[in-house]
Amino acid sequence: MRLTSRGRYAVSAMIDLSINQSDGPVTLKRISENQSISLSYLEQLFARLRESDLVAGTRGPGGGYILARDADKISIADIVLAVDEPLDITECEGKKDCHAGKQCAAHGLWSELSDRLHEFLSSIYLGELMGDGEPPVEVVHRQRVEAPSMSAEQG
Amino acid sequence: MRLTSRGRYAVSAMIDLSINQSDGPVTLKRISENQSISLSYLEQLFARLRESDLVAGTRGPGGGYILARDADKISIADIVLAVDEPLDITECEGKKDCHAGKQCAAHGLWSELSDRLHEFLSSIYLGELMGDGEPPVEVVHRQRVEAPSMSAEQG
DNA sequence: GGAATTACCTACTAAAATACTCGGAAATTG
DNA sequence: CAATTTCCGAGTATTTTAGTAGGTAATTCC
Repeated sequence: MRLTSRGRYAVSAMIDLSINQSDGPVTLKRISENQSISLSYLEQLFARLRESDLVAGTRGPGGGYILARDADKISIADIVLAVDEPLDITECEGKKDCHAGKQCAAHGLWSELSDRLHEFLSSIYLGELMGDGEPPVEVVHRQRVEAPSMSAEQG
Repeated sequence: MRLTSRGRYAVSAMIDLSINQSDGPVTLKRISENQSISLSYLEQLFARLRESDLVAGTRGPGGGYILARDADKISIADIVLAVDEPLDITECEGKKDCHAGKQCAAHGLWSELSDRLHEFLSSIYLGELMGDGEPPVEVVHRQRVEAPSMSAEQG
């Protein structure tokens, strides 16, 4: 899981959409002007958001985009993953050139961290950010991470 | 705060260093081989990690890098920020072209989210990941986010 | 039906970041 | 002195990002 400026644009656009959709569908042109993102680039982002069923578009005058489901059901992780494909470059998964050992432990620990980040961003919902909904989970407990056992499969 | 593959490389390298430094200083050549990162690229990453006082290098045979302080005192945010400069592209901060209004609210909400991510990654320590230390803070409470008040300065 | 609007789609391009290459100099060890 | 390893700066190939261009399809309003 990574978080680049593209993910930022997508999250900002979704926040903008969430704020403005009370007036009905929001045009990309409007979001483009609000957020200073080029229209065509927004189109590309929304193509992915649509594929992931986060938004729905209607054509024609008065058309635009609305959230495909309630803002309380759309997590930040949903948005980021929709536009920013995972690209988990843990070279060693399944490959033989990563000898089971300390370097594999490093990879295992990275993916442990990556999982925790994903869990964190999955726990923050758009609606919660807008302040118009209850936080769905009250507390995320910090958990002690066990070092992964160093079996050969672990890499 | 963003998290790109460069941050991933840096974190992986630091994990590798943390695992291996019990034998004394770890050479970049070794990390390079372990993590499949080019030596020169690692040098560039470690130049930044050194500037941020996260690692210390010693030259000559038997030299290499060690952590500059205890692994329990180095957070993931420390590492990521050292190599991946913030680049907070909230266009509107201080600029007049972001009229106080809904679009500014979107920016405010983004930076709220960004702060939360930073807080999260600041709460995870290298030592904790390795499993050789106590988590320094037991629980990070999820907090309800208040929508920022929409004053003109808010953008 | 026709014009306007808006999503939707594909290909191309400029700019930026990423990851790497090269060729060294400086310190340290033996 | 030779080997090792950090330290340093310039340059480059690749990839990603962000934007441009030129459409087609659906819908609304006149």
